Amino acid sequence: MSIASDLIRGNTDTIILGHLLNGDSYGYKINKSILQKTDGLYELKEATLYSAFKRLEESGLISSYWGDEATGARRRYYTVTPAGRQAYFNMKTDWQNAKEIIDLLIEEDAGL
Amino acid sequence: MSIASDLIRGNTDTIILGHLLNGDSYGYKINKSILQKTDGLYELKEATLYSAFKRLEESGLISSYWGDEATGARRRYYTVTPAGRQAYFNMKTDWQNAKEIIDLLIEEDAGL
DNA sequence: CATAATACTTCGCCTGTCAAGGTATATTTT
DNA sequence: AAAATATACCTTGACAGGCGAAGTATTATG
Repeated sequence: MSIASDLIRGNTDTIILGHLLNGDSYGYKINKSILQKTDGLYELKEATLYSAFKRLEESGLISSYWGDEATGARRRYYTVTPAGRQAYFNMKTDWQNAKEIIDLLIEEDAGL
Repeated sequence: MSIASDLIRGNTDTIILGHLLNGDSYGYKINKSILQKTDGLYELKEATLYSAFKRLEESGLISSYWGDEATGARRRYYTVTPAGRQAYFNMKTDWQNAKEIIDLLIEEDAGL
C-alpha cells in the first residue's frame, strides 16, 4: 500500500519543509524518519528527495551546510529559511483546499 | 484559489470516472459541471480533459460514441466500462490512503 | 454581421518522479 | 581479512501528466 507518484506529487516539498521545521536535518535521516512515521509504508525515492532539495535550495526555501562529523559519511544539513517557513504554511493551506475540492469532485453522486 | 497542477495530478481520471458514473456525458458538459460543483473555483483545462479521455479510453476504462444531436456542435459521449467502474473504486481508495499518509507527513510537529 | 457560446482536437513545452548507476566511509558478519 | 550491509550523497536520462496556444466547426445572440 504505497502512494502513487502522481498523488504524492506536489507534496514532497511540503513534507520536507515540515520535517525541517523541527530542526535541521539531512536527506538520509529525513527519509528514515518518514519510513518510521508511516510504519514502513512509505519513503521518498532518493532521486526524488535530492532533486527536491536542489529545487528548494534554488528557490531560496532552504539552505544547506556540511556537517562536521568526525566519523561516518559526510552529511549535508538543511535549514528552512524564513521564506521557506512562509511557503510551508501556504503549501499546507493549498493542500487543505485541494483536498476539499478533490473530495467533492471525486464523488460519483453528483449534486448536479 | 485554484488547485496547483501537481495537486490535481493523479485525480483527473478519478474525477472524470466519478462524473461518468452518473450517466454518460461529454467533455464540455463535465467541465461545466465541475465549475458548478466548485462554485466557479475550479475547472479542468481543456487539454487536460481531452488527453484524460484519450488515456482512459486507450486503457479500456471508458468508451465513446458520437451523439446524434440534430442541432448544435457534435458531442462525443463517454461511458464507463466495467473495468472503469472497478478502477474508479480502486482510485478512490488510493486517494483516501494517500490523503492520510500525506496529512501525517506534512505536519511539522514530528512524532519523531 | 460580429461576437460569444458550444464543442472538440492536436502540438509541444515544462516539471516532478523515478530507475539505474555511481562514489565514499564505517560497521557487522562470515 | 574479506564480504556484506548500512550510512550518506549525487547525477543522468526517461517518462508521464498538465497545460498554453492554436485551430476547426456550428449555433445562438445582440
